[in-house]
Amino acid sequence: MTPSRGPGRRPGTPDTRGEVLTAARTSFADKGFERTTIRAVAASAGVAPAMVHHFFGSKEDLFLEALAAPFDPRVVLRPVVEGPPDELGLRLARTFVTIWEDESRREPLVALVRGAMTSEPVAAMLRDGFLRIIASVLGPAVAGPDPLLRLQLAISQGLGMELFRYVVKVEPLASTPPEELIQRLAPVLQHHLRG
Amino acid sequence: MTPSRGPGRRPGTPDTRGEVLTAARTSFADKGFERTTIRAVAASAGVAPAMVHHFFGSKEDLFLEALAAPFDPRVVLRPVVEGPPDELGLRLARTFVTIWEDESRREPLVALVRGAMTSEPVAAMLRDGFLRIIASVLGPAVAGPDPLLRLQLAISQGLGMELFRYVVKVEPLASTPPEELIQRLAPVLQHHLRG
DNA sequence: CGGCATATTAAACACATGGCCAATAAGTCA
DNA sequence: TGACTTATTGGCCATGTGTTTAATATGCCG
Repeated sequence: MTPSRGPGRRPGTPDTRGEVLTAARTSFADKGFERTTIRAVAASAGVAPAMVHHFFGSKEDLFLEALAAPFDPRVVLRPVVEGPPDELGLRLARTFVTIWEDESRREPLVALVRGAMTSEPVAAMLRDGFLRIIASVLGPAVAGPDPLLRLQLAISQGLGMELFRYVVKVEPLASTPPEELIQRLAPVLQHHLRG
Repeated sequence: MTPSRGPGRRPGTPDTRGEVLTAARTSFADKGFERTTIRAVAASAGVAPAMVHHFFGSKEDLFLEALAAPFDPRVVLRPVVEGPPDELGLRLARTFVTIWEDESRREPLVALVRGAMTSEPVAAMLRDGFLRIIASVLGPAVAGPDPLLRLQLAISQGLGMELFRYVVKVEPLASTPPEELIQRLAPVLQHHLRG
């Protein structure tokens, strides 16, 4: 077992804060907000629970920081908007799926979307933060009336798919290669956004 | 305040078990599994917390019973399968949205889908129970290769939309009339299932 | 009526949780 | 070196949780 050091600062300059954050990110993505305990996060990072409160104020603050910036939608979505409108769905599908295939970005995303299902504050984050920004960037590229509604339907398709894939883990969806998902998603997104 | 009766059986023949179940269903749909407390359910039903364990064994048993049978997919989906294949998407969209508009059936559905995001056992219920049955009924009506994948994509679109609508509550989706949702959903489902 | 099963309660139990505090060790800088 | 800041710990607290137990009141059946 670990020799269980007593109190006092550790020798060297370990990035304890970062390790706590990483452990938290994994746990939040894995078990959701409620079932993630500060004790478990601390244990997984190999430190005392009080460290979490030392570096971050509360569990909610930890959560916010763990979710912060899986990517900047404004940057990622720019190339999606700039391009031939009749391939908007394809570009969005490809960008979307690619991001979700990157594990380091998937974890905060799973944590965010899953958290939104459980906690109203997190739902508000998704609704008034993330979706709002996405709408402002992608909105102008949407054709026809009710652009917001169209956008939300498109995104709900994408998120629903990823939820099924990575949270519910239903087969064969969970094992389908990304490229095929892109091909299946593209026409649907295209129809929602410009049909 | 209520006169706070002491212990002992109540006069009359009140359906306490049913009231507890109803309260539980609402709370599970409203706050999810973790944030639903037995005490709150009991209070909402106007009885002592111990009643919950008297009638149902544990919190998990309560949850399972609260989720049981919002409807029988085999019955509901039969008319969807029987009909012109080029309107399969429309019939499925209409049936799907209609069920979700009925509050008494929506509650257990929200609880189920939301629970699947948090708890693996519930995810298994959704995956190996619900989706399995749906696949067995709807499967034969799907055209082309990978019928299961097609079905899962279609359902993920539907559930994603309802999650956005009733859990995240994002506008304007949350306030869009059902009939419009049906019209927007229909072609997408049709494409997934028979495109 | 008498006796048993059932409903119902208050109280308590064991435990986990988030948060906080005081003490201690290590680094930093004059 | 010495003063000060920062990291790190064990231990504590108040709270809330699911669950159990013993006691009590009501209904039901012979």
